[in-house]
Amino acid sequence: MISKIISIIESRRDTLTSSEKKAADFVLSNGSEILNMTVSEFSNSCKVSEATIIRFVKKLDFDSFQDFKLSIASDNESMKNYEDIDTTINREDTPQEIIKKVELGIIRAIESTTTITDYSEYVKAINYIRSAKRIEIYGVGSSGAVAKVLNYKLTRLGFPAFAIEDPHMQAISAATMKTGDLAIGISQSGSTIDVVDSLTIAKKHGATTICITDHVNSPVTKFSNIVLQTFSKENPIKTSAGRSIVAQIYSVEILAAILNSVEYEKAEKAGKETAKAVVNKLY
Amino acid sequence: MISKIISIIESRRDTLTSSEKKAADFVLSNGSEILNMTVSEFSNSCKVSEATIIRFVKKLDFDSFQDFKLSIASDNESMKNYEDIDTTINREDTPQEIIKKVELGIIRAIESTTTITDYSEYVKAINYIRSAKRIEIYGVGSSGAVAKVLNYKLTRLGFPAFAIEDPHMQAISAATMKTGDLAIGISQSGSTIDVVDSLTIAKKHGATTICITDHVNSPVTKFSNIVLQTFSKENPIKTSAGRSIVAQIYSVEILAAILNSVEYEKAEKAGKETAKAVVNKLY
DNA sequence: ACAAAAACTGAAATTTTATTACAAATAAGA
DNA sequence: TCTTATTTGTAATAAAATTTCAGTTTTTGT
Repeated sequence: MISKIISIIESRRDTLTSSEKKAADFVLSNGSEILNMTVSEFSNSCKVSEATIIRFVKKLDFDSFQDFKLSIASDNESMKNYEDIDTTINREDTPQEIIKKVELGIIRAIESTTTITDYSEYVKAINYIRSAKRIEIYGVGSSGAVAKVLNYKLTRLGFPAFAIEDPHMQAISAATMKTGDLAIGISQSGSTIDVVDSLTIAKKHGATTICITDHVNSPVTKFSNIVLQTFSKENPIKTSAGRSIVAQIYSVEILAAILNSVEYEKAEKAGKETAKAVVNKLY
Repeated sequence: MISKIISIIESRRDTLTSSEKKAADFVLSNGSEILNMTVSEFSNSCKVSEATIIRFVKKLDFDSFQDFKLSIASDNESMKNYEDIDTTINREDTPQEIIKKVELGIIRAIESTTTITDYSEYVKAINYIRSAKRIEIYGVGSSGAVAKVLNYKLTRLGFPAFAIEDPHMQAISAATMKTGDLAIGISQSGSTIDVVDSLTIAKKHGATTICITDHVNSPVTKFSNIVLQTFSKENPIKTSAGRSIVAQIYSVEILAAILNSVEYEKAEKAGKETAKAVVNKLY
């Protein structure tokens, strides 16, 4: 089981100032020792001011320093084994070890995403999807694949969604959006120029905008009415974005599941019809 | 459920004075609600003085009221018992419940896939990928998205892979394959006509074939030299293929991770070059 | 039954701890 | 380079926990 506080810190890391990061690092390396510390002891240990500590815990969305400590206490036990298992893949790992590490990495990404998930943002997103006249989904690279998955799911649920991977087509299509339309941008980094630009254009033309991203403080969030944050942490497999793809698909899956629940009749009907449509495409 | 604190109170019950017992009873019946109370709120709730509360917690051997609260908090950890939870999503589920069920469903799919994973098939697959002159990946529908992810990953690792989603292009391209080439078919059901046909054509022309599928006894496995099986179970969200997509991506991720390990220099080099290539596509 | 001692209790004072206000310092733009 | 915004720590303030102490109740021995 993952420690809640670690994923919260990881997910907010880029919103922290440099002295707040000192506090964050102290938490990550000293964990539960904070439980028997006061604000000023904590601040002395990190060589920052007391005010910084307070600002730090407030930035992580805790009501108070006590609240912060209670949260650490409640996942105290889990914290220990979190540090034990390293999912970094080394050259000398056997295939079995690699598979175990990939598995653990993915599970952690999922659990961390749950931890940082803001239910209300999903509920808001769902309402926009339900009422949208037209839904466009923008993504390039690996996020393009996620865009397609969302496209697939929304279509099977009976919603008028289209994924666009070509940046030119994104921009062109975004320019034709109107009030009541919905643009969904998917970008792991949140800094993909094409997706940010397309979303900006869509918003300028009156569309509501949603983004699915790891980085809550990235350019893409500035032009998004709703931010669905997935888990972000440096990836041990540097050349691939594995974990975050799974987290993004998880996010898509959540949207589909809630939609399926709140639009049950519609989804049921669309599901049957779309299933019938592909039945002769199977052996 | 708080448990530790309950047994402490029970064991000390007869040492408590009558007003301390009021405090004890409040703890027993209101449990973790105390977590967001101050000493004086707690004392008001029990109709005793603040001093009594302090004496009460000290009598239970806690260093301080905060210490007492931290103990309740760590006790309070709602031990989520995975096995017991049914992931079937019902109409009346709240968004929070839905998210939890989706999460659990995905984690189970991942864990189950690990269980049925045949390491040696992956090792064989890796060797074919390493030596292939040309790699084509076939998938339609949601498996098309998975095909794109595999395409993305292999390319970033420096392997000549191309995903083809259009069934006509798949067939045409498959017909041009030669010995030493590799065709990878992705089909959740294993019965997708287009993918099965494309793989058959590729094999007939001398290519080695790999499939990623949930169903080990499906048509697609008959024309595959290697079968990478992912988890299959009836999906609670009937209209979407959520779980199996994640399992398939997991499978793709395993391939990428092992490849990254066995072809370290090549992957490192390709990773750097491809990262450089996209750097000016980010803000 | 009745003192006297012991134990208990709560209001208020004190101490400790957390939070805020503000001004200095640093960084970022124009 | 100057201006503006952000970050940061110090000091003041607020809040919360703890202790003190005087008054009250209970217990115990006669």
